[in-house]
Amino acid sequence: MNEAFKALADPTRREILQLLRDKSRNAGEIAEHFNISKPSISHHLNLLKQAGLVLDERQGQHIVYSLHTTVVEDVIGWMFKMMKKNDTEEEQP
Amino acid sequence: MNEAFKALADPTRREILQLLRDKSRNAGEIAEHFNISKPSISHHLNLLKQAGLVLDERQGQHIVYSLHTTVVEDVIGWMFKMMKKNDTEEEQP
DNA sequence: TTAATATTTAGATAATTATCTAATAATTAA
DNA sequence: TTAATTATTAGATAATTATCTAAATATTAA
Repeated sequence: MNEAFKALADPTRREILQLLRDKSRNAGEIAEHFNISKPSISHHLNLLKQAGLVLDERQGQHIVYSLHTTVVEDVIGWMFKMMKKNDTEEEQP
Repeated sequence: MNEAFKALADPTRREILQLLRDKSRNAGEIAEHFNISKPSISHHLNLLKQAGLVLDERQGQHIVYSLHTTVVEDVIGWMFKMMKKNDTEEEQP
């Protein structure tokens, strides 16, 4: 999960994830949304992939990226634990 | 919220947050849990504070750090949006 | 097979960050 | 006020990361 947290630390990568929330897109379409070179976007996509936050699939000439939410659930789980008081006993209703 | 994501990217800082989940602790107590110099821990605590993830309060010679969960809620909100399909219409029951 | 298109990989560089030691500041007790 | 304790700030350095251009790879079309 460390890789996921690291991946989420970059604003460009978070924006990529938001783009993919609408629909899956190929690398070129993603790159178009940024004033950053294609190799740099490719690098970000690779980090997101390593972190398990996106999936990639070749479709002919294109490589289509899509959101993969399993790890996001793990991160949310970590966050929720952070919010809850660490009570050993259950609270009385 | 960018600062919060950046703060959460470091494993030492996440461990500090987990320590504070049990109870508030002063800087020295926090530093004891790590094989890292006190100034470095102080630096991490400062980043967590800047990110709004912890609060600090002087109590005599000590400075006591505690968890501040408001920003954690924001991050969780962002994550949840990431998980939900971006439907314009509500789903039919 | 050659050319065109889409994407990644390689290698370099600049910016950021984590860490250290030494010095400073704030509080308390003698 | 001086000494002891706690914690931070300053300044330096090493490691990591984001970015770029140029080159390589993979696919499709001519």
